[in-house]
Amino acid sequence: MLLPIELAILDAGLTIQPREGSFFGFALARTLAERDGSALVSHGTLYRALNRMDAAGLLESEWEAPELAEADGRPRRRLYRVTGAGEAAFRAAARTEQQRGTVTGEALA
Amino acid sequence: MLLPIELAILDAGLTIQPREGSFFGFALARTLAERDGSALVSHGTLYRALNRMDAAGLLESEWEAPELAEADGRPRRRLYRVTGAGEAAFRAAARTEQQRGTVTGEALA
DNA sequence: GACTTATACGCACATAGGTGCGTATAGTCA
DNA sequence: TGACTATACGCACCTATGTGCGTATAAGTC
Repeated sequence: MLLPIELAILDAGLTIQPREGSFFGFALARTLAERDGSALVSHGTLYRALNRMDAAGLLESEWEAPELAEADGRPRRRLYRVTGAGEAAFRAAARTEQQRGTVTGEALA
Repeated sequence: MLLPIELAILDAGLTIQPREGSFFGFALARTLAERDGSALVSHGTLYRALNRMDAAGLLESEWEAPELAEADGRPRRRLYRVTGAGEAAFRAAARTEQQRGTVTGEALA
């Protein structure tokens, strides 16, 4: 079963992905913090969840091109995309969880 | 004239450079902190000094290869080397400053 | 139902480079 | 010598990812 954090990551990821193509940990933390009013999820927990889901095949990832980070004068980002398996797992879990308000359901539209 | 920080950077840089080939800001901060007992120089001040000296031609710099940072699982480093002009400026300044104990003089050996 | 075990979590901190802002210090000029 | 200006400085914080450690919570076993 999907944990609440994993559900939230897939939810936010599937919302951002069609617009931006991919998403990364730090921005995701900001998004989740805004969504829940305050910083519900610590950075350590989020990055561990991302690695876990990457290893499990729910997400796929790659390092951003160094030139982009260099041009913006910031550290490199690790870019994530929700895989087919991730989306399937999300849709299955969201249907049962939506009534409890655990997810926004935004990505189900 | 060279500022104390700039003198310290050149001193440490010229000590490390023959061994390591180059040096970077974060390790330099550790070295200077150990040398003076405690953290005399804040990170912001150090990085600003490095940029200043880079622009002035006392140092030259390049970003580390992304693969190295990735293999070690850490952010990329900016690698600095003391230029000929930097070494000349250091030797000139160190001769007059050494009596006051401002530099270790290690790099003059 | 109690007892053990696995793991997800938050907190603190590390690694690396960098900016914004107010102050202190040094240098310049009248 | 006093006022005025430039800049170097420390402090706090930002961007981004990640680990170590102790705890809380859930799952599994007897």
